[in-house]
Amino acid sequence: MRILIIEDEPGILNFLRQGLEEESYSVDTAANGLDGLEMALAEAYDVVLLDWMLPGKSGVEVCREIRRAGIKTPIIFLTARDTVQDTVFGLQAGANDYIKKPFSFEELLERIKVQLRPHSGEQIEFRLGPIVVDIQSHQVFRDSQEIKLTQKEFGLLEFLLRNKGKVCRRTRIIESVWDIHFEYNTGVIDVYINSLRKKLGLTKEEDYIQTIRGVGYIAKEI
Amino acid sequence: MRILIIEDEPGILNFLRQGLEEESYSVDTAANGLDGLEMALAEAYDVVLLDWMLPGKSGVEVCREIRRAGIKTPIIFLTARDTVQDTVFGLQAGANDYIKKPFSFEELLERIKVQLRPHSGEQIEFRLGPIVVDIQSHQVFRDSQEIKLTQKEFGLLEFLLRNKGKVCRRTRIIESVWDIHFEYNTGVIDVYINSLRKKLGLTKEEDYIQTIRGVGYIAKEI
DNA sequence: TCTTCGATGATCAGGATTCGCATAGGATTG
DNA sequence: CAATCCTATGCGAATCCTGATCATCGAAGA
Repeated sequence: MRILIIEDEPGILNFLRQGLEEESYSVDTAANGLDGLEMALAEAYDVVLLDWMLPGKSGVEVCREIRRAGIKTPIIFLTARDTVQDTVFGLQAGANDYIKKPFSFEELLERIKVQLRPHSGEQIEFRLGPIVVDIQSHQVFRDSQEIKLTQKEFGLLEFLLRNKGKVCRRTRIIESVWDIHFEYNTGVIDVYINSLRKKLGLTKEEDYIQTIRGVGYIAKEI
Repeated sequence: MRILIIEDEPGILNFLRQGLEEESYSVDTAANGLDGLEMALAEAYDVVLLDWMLPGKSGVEVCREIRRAGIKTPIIFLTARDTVQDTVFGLQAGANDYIKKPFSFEELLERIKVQLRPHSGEQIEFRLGPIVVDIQSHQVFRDSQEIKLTQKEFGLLEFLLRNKGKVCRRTRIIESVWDIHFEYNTGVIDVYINSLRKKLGLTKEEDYIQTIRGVGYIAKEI
């Protein structure tokens, strides 16, 4: 499980990082709103911990923009403020929960777990034509027949489905699925797209994964 | 600025309409979800205010369908409910903000302004008559029918639209789209303009892309 | 005002180029 | 050692550009 912490005070940041890493979460951090926003947009996190007061771009702004980008990762605000007004404001900006400082680490852990719990609203199953993808159990079915995918194949398919109906640029794919953030000049994506199409049994007539020449790929209903 | 209000209670509806018209917004209204949806799909609004509870088609459904049609107009939910669950649910359906009743008119105005703020999230959608261009996802629609463009065709169209209403000189086009910074002596632009007009289905009467003889081209509403 | 003519843009066809597909095989990981 | 991941390569097709020809516009002169 990957957690992004956006917090400017180094003390709190390190405290959180250590504690969460001990709980075997994978932690990334950002010390200001702009960096944090970029990371949240570029990577797929499971939870974002977001400080209310940040230099540059405020926490609420960051939150709002993450939501505007269509990213549904649970966001928990960390804040010293403690008024009803602010709570409402934060939640309206798209946050899922709200913890006031000082908080106990136990409480934070608990709230993170609540967000990670596959609650009703969260979509954990994607469909694409006859194909059903269960993110949580990491299984893929076609006509109730299971299809075994490798890690990377699954990651690629998941990314395409999370952006279903939108064109996924190669750079975005390589960033999100392969975690490569510099110039890439490889044909890996093609290889895996090919392998996906083969395993999923997609044909020319059933091209649920279409290629956009010069740009990338798109998963969509026909 | 045009605002669409979808709300079934006449009291609230009139209250909103009056207030917003006093602020010199142009207001259209719908009293149920189905009418509202149709209007949202037919016209280009800058903001949609959407009641959560509607007779016939619920607010969430309307929201979802507006997004499904590829329309990115900001949507603000008006609702009596006030739980975290609902907030998340509404935002997942594609809404941009969420106000709980009773709300102060001041607050609503403020939130509308936030949504109208142009630089937030960068403008990624252009319209030209019946044509909608989504820069981010690299897609072009005419009457919600997708039109497949090649890399260069898309680049040219994007450039024209970023300068919509302004004449684009050939040298500027060749610089921006083809990255050629010296003297050009080719007819590529003409070829691609031709191909664009053909693919977009533009006729003599519907010349959203006009030729300025001796200078260049211009994309504009007729 | 009309005609003519040169220049500019439109259209088309074809060859050059780029890009993605498929496959094989080597590298890596566990 | 086996599954997975990545690189390399040749092939075929989509795309891009060029150049030639046809249509159109607009200005100059009758």
